[in-house]
Amino acid sequence: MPLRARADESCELRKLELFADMQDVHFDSLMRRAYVQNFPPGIDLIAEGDPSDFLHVLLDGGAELYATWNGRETSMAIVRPVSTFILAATARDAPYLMSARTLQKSRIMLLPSVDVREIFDSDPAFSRSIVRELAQCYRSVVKNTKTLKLRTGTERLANYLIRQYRNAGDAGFDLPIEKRRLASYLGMTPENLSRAIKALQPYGVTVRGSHVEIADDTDLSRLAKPTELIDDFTF
Amino acid sequence: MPLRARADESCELRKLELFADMQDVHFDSLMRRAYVQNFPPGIDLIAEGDPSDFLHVLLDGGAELYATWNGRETSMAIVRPVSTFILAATARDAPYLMSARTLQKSRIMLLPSVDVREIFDSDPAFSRSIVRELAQCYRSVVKNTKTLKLRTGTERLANYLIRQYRNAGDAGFDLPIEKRRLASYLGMTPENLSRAIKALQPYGVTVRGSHVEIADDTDLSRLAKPTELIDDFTF
DNA sequence: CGCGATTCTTGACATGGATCAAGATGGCGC
DNA sequence: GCGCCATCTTGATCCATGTCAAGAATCGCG
Repeated sequence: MPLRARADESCELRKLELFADMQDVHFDSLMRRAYVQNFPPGIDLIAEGDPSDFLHVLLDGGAELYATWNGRETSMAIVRPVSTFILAATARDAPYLMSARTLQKSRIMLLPSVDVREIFDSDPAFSRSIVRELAQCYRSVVKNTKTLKLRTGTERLANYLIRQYRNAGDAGFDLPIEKRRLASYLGMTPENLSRAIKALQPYGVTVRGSHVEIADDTDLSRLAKPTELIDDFTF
Repeated sequence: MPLRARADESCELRKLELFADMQDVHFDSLMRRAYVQNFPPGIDLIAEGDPSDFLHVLLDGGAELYATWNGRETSMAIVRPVSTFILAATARDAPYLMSARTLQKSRIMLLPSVDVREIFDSDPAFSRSIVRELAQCYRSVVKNTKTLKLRTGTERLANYLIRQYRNAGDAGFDLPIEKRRLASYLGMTPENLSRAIKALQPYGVTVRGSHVEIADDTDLSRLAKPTELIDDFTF
């Protein structure tokens, strides 16, 4: 059952770069037309090809963007709160290129795309924020293409682990998603992810279940060769 | 030797969606600070990692965007006139993620990034155009990722050929770039591109040199399974 | 807690694609 | 038009990765 946005949810949204600079009157009118809905895990939120009726904002939980073709499926991105997804489709009033499903119990805000576009036409600060956001998204996908085309599976895993490791701060962290999804995201099969993990053991990587320990960053980095021009994006 | 933009060059630019709607005064001021330069083939225009000092506009010729890592190189996109490239880096004032080189003798307009950003802050119509352009770019890269992760090399080639075929209109067309670059763009080696071409012969594809003939679109389409959600982008 | 379903791992094998090497083709400048 | 150089093709081989199958570990749920 869709519900109106609560005040605290609006506040959280307002902190996002995308909505921080827009005029109060526009933000309020957007919030008045927004819905908030709770979903259980594993629910399909949108399907590729559908018209982009709503800009989605993940308030809580987790979601996966994925794509399919000819019976095959691949994980394109993982969305963590608080962030929007499918902004480009909304901006262009074009069909979704990716499907989305919840990974956990999730709270999602739905902003009607027509309202977003209307306000983006009349609020220069908002359209500037959208530019920054879209440019960011674009650069993330380019980086992802670079890792896919220039690195082997094991190298992609190594760099992924280093990113997680540096985000976490100290020695150990947990994989934020199931291994089969991670494998798909990294462009390999679950079987090959298992083998790639083993191949990284000599570099000080220990994985037990979803817990990862990295003994020494420098050893792994010699293999992974992370660079700001590919690896500085989150997730 | 950099030259000021000529009037006819400005006119051509003005026809681009990106610059069509901006205010005259802003467009004129952008043109006054623009340079036009001619380059021979094979010249490096920008290198990944460099600060994005200029928004580039290809007026004539052809350019390749490519990326490197650890001694490997891959072709990311081919730019045809008249179009801009590296808009996202300019928008975010961030380093280039890709390098660019000329493929043919090319005429290129250089718009100082600071000026582009300044005008994008003060001209709502321009920033709306940038939103549309960036959303388009984003969607192109997402489509490219989908084809890379969901299709085999031969399938990618088949869909590429169908796109070219439908752009050209009738039976025959010429490959717009060397095969080795096409191979890299499609994510394979030149050797494998040769073999993939042979594998498509039974589907009515004939390639002699750079000339391609496709006997019957339907036969090839049964293999390629093109879809608007991956294949409608140009190049 | 225990059972069933899913996910994960491992091994054996198949295959797509890369690499290496050599020869054919083609474009370009003299 | 000839010769040179780069590109392209082809075949042989190798390697990375996908597939299939079976067993182990894990998770969710009653």
